[in-house]
Amino acid sequence: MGSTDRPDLAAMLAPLTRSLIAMERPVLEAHGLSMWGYSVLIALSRGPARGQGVLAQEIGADKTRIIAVLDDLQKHGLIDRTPDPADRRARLLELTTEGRRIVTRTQAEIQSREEQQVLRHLPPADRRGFLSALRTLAELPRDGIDDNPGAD
Amino acid sequence: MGSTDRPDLAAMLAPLTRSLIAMERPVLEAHGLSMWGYSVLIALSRGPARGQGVLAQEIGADKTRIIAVLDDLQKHGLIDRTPDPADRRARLLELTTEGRRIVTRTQAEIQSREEQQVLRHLPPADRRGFLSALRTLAELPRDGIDDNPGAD
DNA sequence: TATTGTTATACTCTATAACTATA
DNA sequence: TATAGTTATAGAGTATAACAATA
Repeated sequence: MGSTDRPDLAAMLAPLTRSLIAMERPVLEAHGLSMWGYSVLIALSRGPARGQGVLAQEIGADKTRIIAVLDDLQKHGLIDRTPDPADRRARLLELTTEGRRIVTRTQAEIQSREEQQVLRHLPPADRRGFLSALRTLAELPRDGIDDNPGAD
Repeated sequence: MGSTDRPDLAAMLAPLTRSLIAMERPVLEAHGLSMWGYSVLIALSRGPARGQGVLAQEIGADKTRIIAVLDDLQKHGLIDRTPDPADRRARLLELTTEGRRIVTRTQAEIQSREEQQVLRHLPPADRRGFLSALRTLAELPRDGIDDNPGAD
């Protein structure tokens, strides 16, 4: 149980993730996007959000952290931010046509690079298995990982 | 190529990695280790390092960043830091017996948690495939990912 | 009174550059 | 002059807490 013949998951994932993010950066910059901005656009590409807090939580950010991001995205015409008629404290957030275009193109470019520079190194069979397993793990509720059911 | 029907790698890996790290934290704290301290011990468990710069590069850190970490590890008797006789500017770094004990136990505990809380959610077949693929990707030279061979 | 969004402040982490000693 | 290690400073990123508007 827990033999030391393989590196820890985090020890492998952290550097890999850093490299992936470094790989994304030039693509994002080419489209005038920050990492959080891209994250927001991706979330909104799956549908509008009612409330900034909801959106923030969805992408694992703090409510205060995304405000400047939203300001910027709105200023560049990539998102619409309108007061919710039902609750005028909240803002309805959705992509503009331009925003949808940008996020679609950016994501295609990023995934293309990922496939050509990273996934290429996996045999096709392993590749699909890896992506499938990764999706499973990525969709785990964070509670299930962060909590310590068998802590002590 | 680059169809948008799957999330980006980094988008899946980043939150997962954060959760993993959050999971590690209490284990590390229980052994009085920081994340970088643990990283150093893991690296040294694969053999002594001749020079702090070498060690830093090996774990993806800056030379200046690990100094305080090494100070702390040495203070707690987990590593030996002796001037290299061949080049007295450099320091020879290696685990003490106590250091080896700590890192072994800590890693066993961490991997046990990873398996019970994360890998558990993968069918055994997928699990081995995932770990194998992850090792492959983690061992890729960062140059191969960070660089942009087909940049434009 | 509670909640959404906002702003301002403080704290952590990281990177950059200057300094000491050996080569 | 160049390099290993160290130290000090500044910068980016993040979290915490107070504030205004609406419910």
